[in-house]
Amino acid sequence: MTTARRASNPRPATLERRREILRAALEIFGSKGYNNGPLVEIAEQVDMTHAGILHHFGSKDRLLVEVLRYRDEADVEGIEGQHIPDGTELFRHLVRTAFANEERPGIVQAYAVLSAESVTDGNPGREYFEQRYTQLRSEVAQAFRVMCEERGIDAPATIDRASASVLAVMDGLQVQWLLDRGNVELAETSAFAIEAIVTAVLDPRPSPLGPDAP
Amino acid sequence: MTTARRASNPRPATLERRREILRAALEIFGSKGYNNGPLVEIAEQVDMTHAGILHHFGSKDRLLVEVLRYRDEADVEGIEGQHIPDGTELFRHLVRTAFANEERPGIVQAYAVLSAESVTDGNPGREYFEQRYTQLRSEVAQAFRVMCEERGIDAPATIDRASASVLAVMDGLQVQWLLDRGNVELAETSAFAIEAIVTAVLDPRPSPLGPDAP
DNA sequence: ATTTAGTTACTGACAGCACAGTAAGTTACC
DNA sequence: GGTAACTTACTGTGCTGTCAGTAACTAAAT
Repeated sequence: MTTARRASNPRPATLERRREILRAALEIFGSKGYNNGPLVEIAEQVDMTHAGILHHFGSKDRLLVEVLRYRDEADVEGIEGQHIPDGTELFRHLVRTAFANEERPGIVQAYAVLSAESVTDGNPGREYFEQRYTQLRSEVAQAFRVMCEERGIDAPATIDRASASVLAVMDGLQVQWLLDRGNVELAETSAFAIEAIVTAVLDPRPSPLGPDAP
Repeated sequence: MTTARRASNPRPATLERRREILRAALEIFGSKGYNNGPLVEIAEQVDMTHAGILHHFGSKDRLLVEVLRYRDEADVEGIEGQHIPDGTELFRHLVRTAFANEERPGIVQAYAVLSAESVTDGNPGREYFEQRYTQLRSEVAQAFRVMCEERGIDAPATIDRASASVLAVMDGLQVQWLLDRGNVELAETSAFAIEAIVTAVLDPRPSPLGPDAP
């Protein structure tokens, strides 16, 4: 089949070269979207022809998937000691991430654009994002459970909803922030919302909107 | 110049025809994205050639802008009596919208995809979404102020952040829901998060995450 | 009421580019 | 000398936009 470069021995410099390509691809896909981001532009950013890129990654689809995976790895390496923070620490970590993100709009945009694009027909990134959100939700849920335990309260049924909500605010704020950086404070707003949601889980109060309203 | 059809008299049936096109365009753009959604597909859905569509809208860019505007109008007409709900009623309205959205994934997807796509370079929908969010944020902020007044409390500084947060959760949840409908409850989760945020505004409590953490 | 003139709503054909992918050849490593 | 890392050159397709033409409608003139 077309499966070239399987086991074989890539040259030492090659790995770094591929990483360059992945970085460039993330930048282009981030700023122009996947469908609208041509291989040629990625190529010229690493001083290559687009055929060279296809040599390394086989197809544009596969390139996207690898870009996504690569970012994940890079992020994980960023976390000291590799350990997933637990309980309170995870939420603090999320807030810190929001602060850090204000310094890297490129990456923020890449995730915002690519995650939304992934829900479209036949998008090669869909599976990645599906799994990513599932994983993240469960990590957040776990943090909630730990916090409940620490406080000696039973884990409420709202945990799953809260977990999805926490991720949702962060993502949604990113879009608003990208559209209007002058008027949206990404980090502070994320912190506010996360605190609101965590509070609602740990210490629920009656709805200010009256009885449930479907 | 190319500015034909200026003042003159469009045929009576034409308006309805254009609306058909706008509906079809929303569907295609929604399911495949703007860049990835070809005119031909929109055309065949209304039994026309793509040239016919360009006759009506001039360019694909302009079609997108009109699609967005059209949805807005359609939504506004949907609200009984045209009045913008105030105070508590606005939040109840948002929750109801979330419930309603569960029955129309197409529209939800269109907004999710197009709003994120709009932050990319040169996207013709950008201005629309910029204005839309600005407007929505100010409506939500106004509702907060009304609620504060009703309760005889001073409007806190958190209102702007809360407003952005409310919209952000709703949007972010939509993406997660579109990716994994089996595991994300769009409406209930929106309700939960909105209540959490409203509560945090009206009746703030110390952060469960400890002192502010930048 | 019918012609006339003009406009609108298209179709069909095509220009023309942009893009992903392929195949064959070239260089340089190991 | 074999294979990895390319380039050049090319193919084929997909897509937006243009253009000329046509049929149907509308308005005014006769």
